[in-house]
Amino acid sequence: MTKREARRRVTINDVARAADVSRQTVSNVVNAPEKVAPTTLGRVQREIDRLGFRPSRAAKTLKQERAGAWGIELNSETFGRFGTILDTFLVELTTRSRRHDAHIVPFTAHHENDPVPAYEDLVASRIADGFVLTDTRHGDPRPAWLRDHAVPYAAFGRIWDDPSITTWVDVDGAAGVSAAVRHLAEQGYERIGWLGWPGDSPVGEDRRLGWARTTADLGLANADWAGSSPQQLERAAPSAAALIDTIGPGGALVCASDGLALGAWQVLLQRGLRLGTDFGLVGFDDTDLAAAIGLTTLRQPLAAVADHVLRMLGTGTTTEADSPAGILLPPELVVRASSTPADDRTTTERGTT
Amino acid sequence: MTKREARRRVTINDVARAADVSRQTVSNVVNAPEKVAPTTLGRVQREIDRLGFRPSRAAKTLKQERAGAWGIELNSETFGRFGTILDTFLVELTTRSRRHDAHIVPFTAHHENDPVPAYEDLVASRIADGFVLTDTRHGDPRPAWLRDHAVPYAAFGRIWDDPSITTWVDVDGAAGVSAAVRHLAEQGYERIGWLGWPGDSPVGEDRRLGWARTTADLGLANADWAGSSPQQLERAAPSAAALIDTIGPGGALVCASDGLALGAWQVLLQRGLRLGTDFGLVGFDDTDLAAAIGLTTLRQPLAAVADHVLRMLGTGTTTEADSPAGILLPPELVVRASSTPADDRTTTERGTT
DNA sequence: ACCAACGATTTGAACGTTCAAATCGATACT
DNA sequence: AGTATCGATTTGAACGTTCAAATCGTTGGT
Repeated sequence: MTKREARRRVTINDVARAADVSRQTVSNVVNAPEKVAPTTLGRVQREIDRLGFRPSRAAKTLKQERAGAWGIELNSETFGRFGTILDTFLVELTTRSRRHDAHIVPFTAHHENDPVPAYEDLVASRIADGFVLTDTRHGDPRPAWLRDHAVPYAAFGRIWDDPSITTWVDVDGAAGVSAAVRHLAEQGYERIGWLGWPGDSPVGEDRRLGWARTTADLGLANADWAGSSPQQLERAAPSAAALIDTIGPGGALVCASDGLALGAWQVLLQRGLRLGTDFGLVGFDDTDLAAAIGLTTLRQPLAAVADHVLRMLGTGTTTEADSPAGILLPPELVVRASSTPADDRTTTERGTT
Repeated sequence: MTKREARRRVTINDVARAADVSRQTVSNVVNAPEKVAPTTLGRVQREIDRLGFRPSRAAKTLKQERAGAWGIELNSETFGRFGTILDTFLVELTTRSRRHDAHIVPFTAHHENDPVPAYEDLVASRIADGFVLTDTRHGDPRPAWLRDHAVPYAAFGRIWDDPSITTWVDVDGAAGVSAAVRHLAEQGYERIGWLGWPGDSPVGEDRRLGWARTTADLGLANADWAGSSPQQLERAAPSAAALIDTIGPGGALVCASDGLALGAWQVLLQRGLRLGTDFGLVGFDDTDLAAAIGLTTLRQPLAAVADHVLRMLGTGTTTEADSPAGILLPPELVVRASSTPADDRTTTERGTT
């Protein structure tokens, strides 16, 4: 380990001097190697490696007037909480940002009820070039503000208010739930119910429609098998109990989230019904909880979402509409014991689309 | 909303010209207001507000040779997973970093088995000035590398290998479990068991010691009441079942994590034992799951941890040992129904230290 | 009346890179 | 032979800030 006290950082000029070329040539070797003659390229590259030169991001940012970073707002309501997948999304985004020669800058809102100043701050001080939006919702002030200030962004989640905005990627909840219903029907469950969230959350409604349509297609629809409950377990259990009793053994329940499925799971345990064997259960999001209790669930393709988001940001597809709408990706059905009747039960996980 | 197409960013010179002072005075107004005469201060400040001037972080970074950012490695093994609190920690860290005029830069390892190059990368390109370490473990190569390269860092988690390093903050698991045991004893539970992780995880051992010591102090110790199990529920349930059957109704179980407690909870449901009333249960980490099932648990003081970590980084207390050891903070016991016998059961949460 | 000391402000230079334009030499075209 | 073209490389300038040193005007001491 070479230790030199307070050694100066290696700059582009050091390399230029060592390789006997100009700074610009070194810059080209790093950023546009095709412009450099092969002989020179090799020599300069060798010096870069030998000296351990790495361009200063700050200098590059200053000159180019681009930070090479995307901001993402962390909301303590939805981040780091059970049943949300934003944590995993952030990891995927972070991992993939490197290939785009960019960094991810997390931040939180300055004020409880107004997210915009935090966005403004990052743009004004040129710390982020644009943003990854999550938790898009009706009445969201952010897309309008970003558009008005010509700040690039891409959203994980549909921009519900403005169909003209196409820079979003989302997961097709309806398609996922539909796949779950078909899977349950194939496994022989006869009555397939739905446990969703109350209110008119667009995400919840999207997923519920997948259930409603597919059960109708299969000739299974029954309004009595649909219920809703808040995420809190003490309230989910009673709703789930009512549904489970109505549907009865041999039936199954698809839930809008793994958290709701946990409520149903509790009821099955209390009723002495064996998971999968006596009653089918499917959740949504593939949280660790699902793996823990052997719950069949729908896994969101977060890596793919992150890829698309970064591509949209990288190509600056903000104002231009290159596709007629955003991108909708299907989730993956992860089959576990909770949707496998005893006869052909298997302990190994398998995934299908 | 003033819209000017492709408007130039407002720089320090624009303000200087508008306020009829030099750039340096504007700089002083922003960074060292006490050096500026009150009259001038007001005038310049007014122009700053009027023009909407915000210093460019890149220019500042370039000149000062400090990025004003701390890196944090996101490890998909431990981040975004059930039972870990790193997600919440990141939110706290991000929120608090603003007061320190710094940003948090998340990143992931470049190679599966060697985290160092990713750290090297951020330092070499001057994107981060130092790091927040998490998941510190035996044989961790990072502290040594950082020390050798004089890179500042502070850890959330003890540096187990090297007692001479004091730039860490950790949560006192033993003290937390001890508080839980005392609480259970006060509530009248007579036999108090322990469900931990297998192997010699230092974190798990720390927590187990809290149980062992405190039960001994209270004259309750019994080796038969301690068991261990991996986090996976299908394996946790049998271990928990054996313990619960040994301890019997009227007893209680403290678990090394909320995940393990979930395994015990499942067993209680299957046995028809009422949570809290017939059998006490305490988890660790206060995940959303704990709130969902009414589980008493130990909440880590993540905001305080984040504060200390940032302070250590900010004051550059890396090499210097200003305190004889790192900082150990006690977790907070969050009492819920699972440790409250029926007679005085209350539905509202309360927290005690 | 001189000069030291001080507070407030300004000036010069530098941080490390990339853009745009200029230069240089060799090759190809008329 | 003259010149346009092209590829490879170099040069000048700029991005926006802060550090260190210089300047200016006042005040106070002798």
